[in-house]
Amino acid sequence: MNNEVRLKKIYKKLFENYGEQKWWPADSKLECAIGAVLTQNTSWQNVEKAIINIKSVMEITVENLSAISANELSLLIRPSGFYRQKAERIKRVIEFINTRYEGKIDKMEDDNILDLRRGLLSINGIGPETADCIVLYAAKKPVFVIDKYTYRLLYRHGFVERETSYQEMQDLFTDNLDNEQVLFGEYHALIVEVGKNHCKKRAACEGCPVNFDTHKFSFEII
DNA sequence: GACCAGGCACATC
DNA sequence: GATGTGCATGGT
Repeated sequence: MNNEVRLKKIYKKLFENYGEQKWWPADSKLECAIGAVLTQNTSWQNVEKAIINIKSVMEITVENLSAISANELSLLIRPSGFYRQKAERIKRVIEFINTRYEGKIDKMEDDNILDLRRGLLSINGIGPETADCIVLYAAKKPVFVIDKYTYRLLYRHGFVERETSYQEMQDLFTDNLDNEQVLFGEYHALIVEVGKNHCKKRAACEGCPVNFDTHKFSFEII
């Protein structure tokens, strides 16, 4: 079975098991972008606490986040961890929206997909995964997001070697699937869902410590 | 108390 | 280019 058939089969199976995810879990595009930074190497549970804290003192708008100092912001997002550098990173994203899109995040959608991605990657603290989350879920453009769960899925099922690159994994999806924003968004969301779901059960997973070499998902694919 | 979580940048060799 | 380290809170 070739990669195209296998990847499509995996999607079908995930969708049947978990249903439509309708990501990203946020009330607005800006909240999505902020969440993308906050979730860097952090559980979503902790990100939610940070977002609730921000919302408790202000509405999440470009204006409000421009006005607040990095130091004040850092105190609000403490539960997400790495809070000092994440506050700086969020401020840089806001600055990017201000200078490039006149403070209007909706204008990101008018930008060329590659230019937008390059622009985001030029921001200190925004790497490929964070940039792609923003491009896909905030700007609604078709790029495939690669994260740790995706890597595990691909590695465990023999699509890639242990040493691989973001680009290689991204190409695997984009070369074999229709170039559709909704599909890419759902697929990535489903991979995260099954990954998180399995991790909750890890204590009960005999001989399967959470480890890149042995981590398995809780259901059989193909 | 150890290990993990939806990364990224930077120092050093 | 590869390898190691700092960033930090909260759940299991």
